[in-house]
Amino acid sequence: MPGLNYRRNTQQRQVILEELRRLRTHPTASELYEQVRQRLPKISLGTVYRNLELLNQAGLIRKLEFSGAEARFDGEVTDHYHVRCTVCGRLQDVPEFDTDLRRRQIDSLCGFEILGHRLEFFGICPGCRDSTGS
Amino acid sequence: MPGLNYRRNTQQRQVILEELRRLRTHPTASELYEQVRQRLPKISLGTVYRNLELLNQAGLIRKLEFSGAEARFDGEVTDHYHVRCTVCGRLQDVPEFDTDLRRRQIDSLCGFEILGHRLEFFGICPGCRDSTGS
DNA sequence: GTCTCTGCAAAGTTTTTGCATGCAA
DNA sequence: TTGCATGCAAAAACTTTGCAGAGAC
Repeated sequence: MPGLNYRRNTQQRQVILEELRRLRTHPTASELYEQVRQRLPKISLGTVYRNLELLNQAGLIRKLEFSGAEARFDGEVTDHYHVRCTVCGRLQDVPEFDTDLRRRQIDSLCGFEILGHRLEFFGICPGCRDSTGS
Repeated sequence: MPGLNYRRNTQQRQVILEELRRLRTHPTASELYEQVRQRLPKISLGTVYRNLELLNQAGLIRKLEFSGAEARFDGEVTDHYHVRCTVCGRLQDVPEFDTDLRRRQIDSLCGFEILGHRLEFFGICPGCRDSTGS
């Protein structure tokens, strides 16, 4: 799957990738759009969507579709996991968490040729636990 | 989180739950709607969405938001994992796959109170690998 | 009888797409 | 120059919501 599916290195594409890598917030497409717009005021949301899709297919970024209705994107493509708060929806990295999944080589499963895996924990974040008024 | 957030056991709610449990296909809301409509022709898609949300909050079903733009639902709530084909989008269960995550008790991580986790593998399904014309 | 839940339809949100133009190679 | 990629705007796709009436308890 990783293989270039685009031909030109446009400024838009570069800035989208740079800003996504710089942010550590797993932004949605619109959040990233707002960020990118500070450098390229004329860019359109459609272009952001198109490029995120291409960059994801090329394996340069990760599309995190498991955190709610709106997709989130991650510029960090090395293996790492996430925790999501079921109350406020906040999503953050789990640094240095080790599982046997990382050590085990899994090439096939159920007849599928396995390319990778995603692991997400869910629970209640410190902030939401403190304000247990809700 | 599991705790009844609804008061009445309507026929709609029951049929939605029954059909979701019967299907093993991880249907989308509309797919389930079509199924349920065979038994309750007058039901509306809005009702399906409302009930899936309530049943998910009550812990009776699982909402799988990680398989594409459209959410999918699973009537099986016991711990099990999924494989998704990156080519055709097909999503299926991984039966009897064992990880240390299942054996390890994880109560907290990054300050979060951990309620559970989701694990999804992705790769290429047998069908899509055979037809490598694409 | 009360009050939650439904059906319907409209609105909201997120994502995709058509087309003329711009720009990287 | 060539044709891929962009900006714009409209459309599509998915989900939520307001309201009057129906039905569970």
